[in-house]
Amino acid sequence: MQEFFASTPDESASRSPFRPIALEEGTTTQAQVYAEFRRVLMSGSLRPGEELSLRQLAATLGISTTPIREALRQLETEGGLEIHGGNRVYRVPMISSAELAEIRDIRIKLEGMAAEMAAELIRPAQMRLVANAFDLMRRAVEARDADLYLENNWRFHSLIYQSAQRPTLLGIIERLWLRTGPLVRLAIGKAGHLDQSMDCHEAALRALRDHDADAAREAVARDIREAARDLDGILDNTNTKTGRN
Amino acid sequence: MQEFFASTPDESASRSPFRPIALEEGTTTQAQVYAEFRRVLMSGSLRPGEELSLRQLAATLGISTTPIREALRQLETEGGLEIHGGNRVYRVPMISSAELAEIRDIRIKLEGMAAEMAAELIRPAQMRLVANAFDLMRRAVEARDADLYLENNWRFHSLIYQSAQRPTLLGIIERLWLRTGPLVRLAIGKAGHLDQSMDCHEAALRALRDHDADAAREAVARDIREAARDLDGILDNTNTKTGRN
DNA sequence: GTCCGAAAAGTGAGATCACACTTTGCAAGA
DNA sequence: TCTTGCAAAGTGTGATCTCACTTTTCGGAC
Repeated sequence: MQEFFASTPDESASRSPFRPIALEEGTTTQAQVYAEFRRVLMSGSLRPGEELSLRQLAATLGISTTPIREALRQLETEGGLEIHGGNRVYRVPMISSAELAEIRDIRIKLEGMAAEMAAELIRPAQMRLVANAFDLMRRAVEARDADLYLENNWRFHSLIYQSAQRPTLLGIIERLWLRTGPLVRLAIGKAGHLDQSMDCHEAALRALRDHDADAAREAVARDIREAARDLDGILDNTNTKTGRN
Repeated sequence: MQEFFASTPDESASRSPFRPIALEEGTTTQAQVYAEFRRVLMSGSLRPGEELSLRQLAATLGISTTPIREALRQLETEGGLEIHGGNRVYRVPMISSAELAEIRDIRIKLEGMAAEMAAELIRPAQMRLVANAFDLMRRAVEARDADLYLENNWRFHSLIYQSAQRPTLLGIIERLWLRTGPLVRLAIGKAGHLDQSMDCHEAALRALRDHDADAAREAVARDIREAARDLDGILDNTNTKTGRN
């Protein structure tokens, strides 16, 4: 199972660096491009090291480079992309072990805080959406569908944090996922990672149902801690592979 | 004293919306504009409600609108600016009472964390810089120099958080100051605010000297808590004055 | 004196182009 | 066959222009 998840995204992603956006007519283009890239980064559809070219994207999306440039610069500001090398091309950044540890600590603090509040505030309608995302994740694991898993992994967490009703807090958490998201695709290749993670998700789901703030915080914290540990072992290999200069 | 601080910035700021940037030759323009606006926002040199025009700034700085637009959009992403009204003009956002409370809680958590680490890690050379910023703040209070105070208030906190050696954490804190910075100028008009705040600063300075992590966290937390309380009383007035639509 | 409406001025957004720079690729020479 | 060097292609950046839209202004009608 792990081998499946580990191999497929690498191949498909390197071939099509970016799945075309369905541009709705009438609305602003720049905001759409930004929102779409943000979503794609957070859910882990782009691999670390992947490069993005303004002209290439402009041709794909059928718009000029201007709005794309602005969108990518915004994401660069948030750490979701970086400008790389003497050629100064945009790419998805790799992460250092130190930075991973730092983000882990912040995430435990902030996502833990959000989970606590969510446990107290969540209402049945939202609870059903969370449960639905959980079911889809479990189905994705069974069907060995990496894309489906990643999409609903982000959706699961996002729905929980939304319930805390703290937009600024949610914004910061999203910004951290922007940095961490691309790594999840690497993590799910690690043996046992998915089982561990789904354990945490199930515990979080139960805690939310029981409105148990402490349990919710702990479940989220454990998920983050274990994922960081799994990633730490992978980082050395990929850092040399996609090596920064 | 408070009256002085409260009145002058309002008048001067409305006349010259943005003090010209000294553009260094040879380096990238967009990055400079972004960095300068970021600094100006964090230190509180721009007032909430103040409007910024691309063409006007372009004329002032002697460059085209393109890099300015990108810089302002970046700041909009971070919440430091907003697009306002049907005319869609950039301006410094006002803050709601709910958002202020939210940011207060996050700041206490994150800046408290950074202060703890700083207390353990800070070295004599950095300690001298912090003490220097503190002295300048005290001198600014005596001389009733709002600009000098604001500049060194941000510098004081920034130097402390830098000592924690957590770049990502520092980035998030800066982003919160981007949102909060413009309000400090309003807060220092409140009677007793400066004395309260300088008390906290002195306590923080002492805690850092003693490498007392708990005391450092508490000093910073108290500063944030009291500033938020002072601001809360002012918000209702200014919200109706600069009112959002 | 007041009010209405059209013209003028001002706003950001997106397309296009010239520029400086780096990387790539290929051909000529050793 | 290998190396060297130059041209071609590719990169992001900033300037300029047009467009759609909103706000302001000011003159004429009532």
